[in-house]
Amino acid sequence: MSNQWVGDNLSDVKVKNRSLVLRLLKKKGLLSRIDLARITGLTQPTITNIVNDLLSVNLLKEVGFSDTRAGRKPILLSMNDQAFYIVAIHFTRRGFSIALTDLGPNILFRRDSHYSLLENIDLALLELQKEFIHVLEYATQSLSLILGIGVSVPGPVDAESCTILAHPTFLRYRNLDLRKYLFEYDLPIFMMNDAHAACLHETWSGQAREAENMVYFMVGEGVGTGVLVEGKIYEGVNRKGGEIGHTSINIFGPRCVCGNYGCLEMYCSTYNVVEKAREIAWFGGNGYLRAVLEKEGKLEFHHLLEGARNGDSTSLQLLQQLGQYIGIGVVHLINLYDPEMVVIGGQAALAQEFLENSVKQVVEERLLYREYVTPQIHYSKWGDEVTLLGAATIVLDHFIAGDLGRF
Amino acid sequence: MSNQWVGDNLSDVKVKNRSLVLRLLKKKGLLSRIDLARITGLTQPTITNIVNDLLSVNLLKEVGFSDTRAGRKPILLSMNDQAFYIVAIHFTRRGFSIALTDLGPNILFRRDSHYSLLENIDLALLELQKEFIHVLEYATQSLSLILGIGVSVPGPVDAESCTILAHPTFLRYRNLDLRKYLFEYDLPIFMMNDAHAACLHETWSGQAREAENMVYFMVGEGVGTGVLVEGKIYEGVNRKGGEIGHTSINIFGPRCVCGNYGCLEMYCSTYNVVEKAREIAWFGGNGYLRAVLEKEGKLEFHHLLEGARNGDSTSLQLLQQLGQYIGIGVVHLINLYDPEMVVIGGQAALAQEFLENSVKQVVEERLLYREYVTPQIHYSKWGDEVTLLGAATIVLDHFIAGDLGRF
DNA sequence: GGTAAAGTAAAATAAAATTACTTAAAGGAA
DNA sequence: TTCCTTTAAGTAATTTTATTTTACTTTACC
Repeated sequence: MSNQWVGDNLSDVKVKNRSLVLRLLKKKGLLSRIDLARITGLTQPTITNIVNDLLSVNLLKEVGFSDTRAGRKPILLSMNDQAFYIVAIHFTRRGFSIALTDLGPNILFRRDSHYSLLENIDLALLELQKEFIHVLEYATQSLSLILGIGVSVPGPVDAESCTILAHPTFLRYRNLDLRKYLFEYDLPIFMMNDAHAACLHETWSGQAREAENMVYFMVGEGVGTGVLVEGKIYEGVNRKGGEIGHTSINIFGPRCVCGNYGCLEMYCSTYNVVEKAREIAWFGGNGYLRAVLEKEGKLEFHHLLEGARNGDSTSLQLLQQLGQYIGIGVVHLINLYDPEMVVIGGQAALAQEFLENSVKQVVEERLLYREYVTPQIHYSKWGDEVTLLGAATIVLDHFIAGDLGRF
Repeated sequence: MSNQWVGDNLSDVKVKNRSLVLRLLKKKGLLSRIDLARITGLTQPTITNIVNDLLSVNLLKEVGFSDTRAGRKPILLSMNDQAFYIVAIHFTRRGFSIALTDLGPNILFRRDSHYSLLENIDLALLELQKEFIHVLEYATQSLSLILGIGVSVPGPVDAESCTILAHPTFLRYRNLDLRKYLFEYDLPIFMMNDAHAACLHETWSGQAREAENMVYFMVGEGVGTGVLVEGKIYEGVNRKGGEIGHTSINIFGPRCVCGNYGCLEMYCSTYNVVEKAREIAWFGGNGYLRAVLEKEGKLEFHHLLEGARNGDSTSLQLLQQLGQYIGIGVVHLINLYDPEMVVIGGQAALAQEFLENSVKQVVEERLLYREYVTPQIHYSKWGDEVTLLGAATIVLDHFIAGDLGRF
């Protein structure tokens, strides 16, 4: 949290304008100097100066010309994604991934591990340290070009102390300080809850590129949200906001592990539909799901997807019901945050074709201000990689904001 | 919504720094030049310049000296609340108020009307126009010092077109353009939902002065919230956010007028407790409430308060139950927004002594991240005037931000 | 060659920072 | 009490720096 009482000076203006130009080029792609001048309201000479500076540090490149009716053709500029590198780390409930990315972010090199092979979190983190070294070795030619380490975690973090406060897979552990394992080269570490990180990635590289105010609704085994307010992720004072999964939608319902009753997450998660599917498979006779369970010895979310694709009505119904609960979540999010758009992500987004109608219907019937506007509802096109890319995007976001002092 | 793609220049810096100094002096009260320099990180000469400029337009005043151990005594500065005036208008469910205020904001002159005297909204607005002229006549010596008109409404507004989109008392009416009635002197008009306006006032002049991130939970006949994010009210893209009153806390409950089921507002409002009280009074035998109902011919929220003060256990129980529902709302707000503090306002705040324990207990039991931090819960000390003062504060906020081009 | 548009060089402008100074008060010594 | 030293606030003049203004060059279509 930057201090709100600090005044501006001229170099702040410089950094902000450079940041603005970079942000524009990253978000909108190819633009000429004159485009930049027109969009920003800055004068052409100023833009020329800024562009020259950024070209000289290799952050921009000139890539051909634009077609115009008459006059000199504008030189198109684009951000040079290869100018710097980022280390991205993503913890899931089952393992972690670590990668080297460029500013795309595109993954250049990646290593994955699974906790199942490991006895406890200490071993997992030692493993992480090893893989981190591998990544650094891969990048050995360009270590000074690594901007920092971005980490996304499915749980609460303390970004200031680089600490994972709690992790759903290692419930007994508290306050894991990552600096102990990632101290090489003194790279800055940025951490975020994975839903927030995925949201950030969706706004830089996904369907929400145009949005300055949006809500990302991640529905997987758990539920999480990321909220973008005026182009910035709103995490809350202690970075523990956006927990719509633990608001009651049924105060007379069963108690949730969090202490609250009938939390949204208890109804609206892939964990919940899969549990229901298992129940039906066991007790519900001879359907498709029973067959899967008997053949595979287990039942997972992708089986429901396959079932729905093969016309199994139980699978379809379960996904539609999930859609209704997602719809309720979406209604709440819109009533609360009034965003430009909602992006639904996580495993549930893979089932878009089966649940989008249910979502839409619930929203159309229950949204408070539906007579004025209903925000668009998009489904993330990013698969599992979104949280790893999100981790990289945390660093990208700081870089482009000028926080890393690189321009 | 200001355009996020516009670049900064030097005069922006000037306005921002002047704005910062004014904001500091308004929020923190008395400060010396050296204090300002230290807090803002600006140099002493820069602060001197800014202060001189603001003194010369009469926006600041020097008010005595500060006590220090040694050396020259710092001259204490303070904002001059009498430098400009504001017209504040507040619509309630039952009438409207219009006032002239200074920058305190303190009410200098006030007129009130009740819809009950009027047949429809057109007549009410003609009445408003008349009262507006009265206010202008009162301010006739200093018309050029009026910064603008702030309007707070218990319902959705379109601030850009100065339109009340809907009003709970005039349900048939839509899209009331206030410019038709307030065109004299071409004063700028700023509108907001009343909960947001009250929140703003609480952050400028109430218990949330120190907070940059807070949630104001207004519980009256309806429920509304105002959310402050990094010192700015977050209203959402269409200024229709913060509607926690219309999130379901019981999706299997009865349908709400909004289309949703079991909305928080159906449980957590003074309207709801009073209804319950009426039911008990009618059907529940011979208690205190029955006596009130028979004697007064009606039963209102203040009767419950009086009942509780006089030791009536039914009144007390009802208020405690309201406290539990408020607690649920507070849990949701904290889980969602992770604020520094929650301020509870509206009629319910008057019952603080009877419901605060219930609120606290629910929060302590159900909050997701209670093991890390629990934000403080405050109760508004402002009475009914908060929304009228809030209306003035909308203009004050724009003024201090430098939006009105007055410095 | 005329014209339209992109892009740049040099001077002007405006804001804050730096430097060196003045003003003011507290506290101790004569 | 008076004078002197120390501490700190506040300011004037100058410098620095980022943008703007103005005038110019470059480029390409017609």
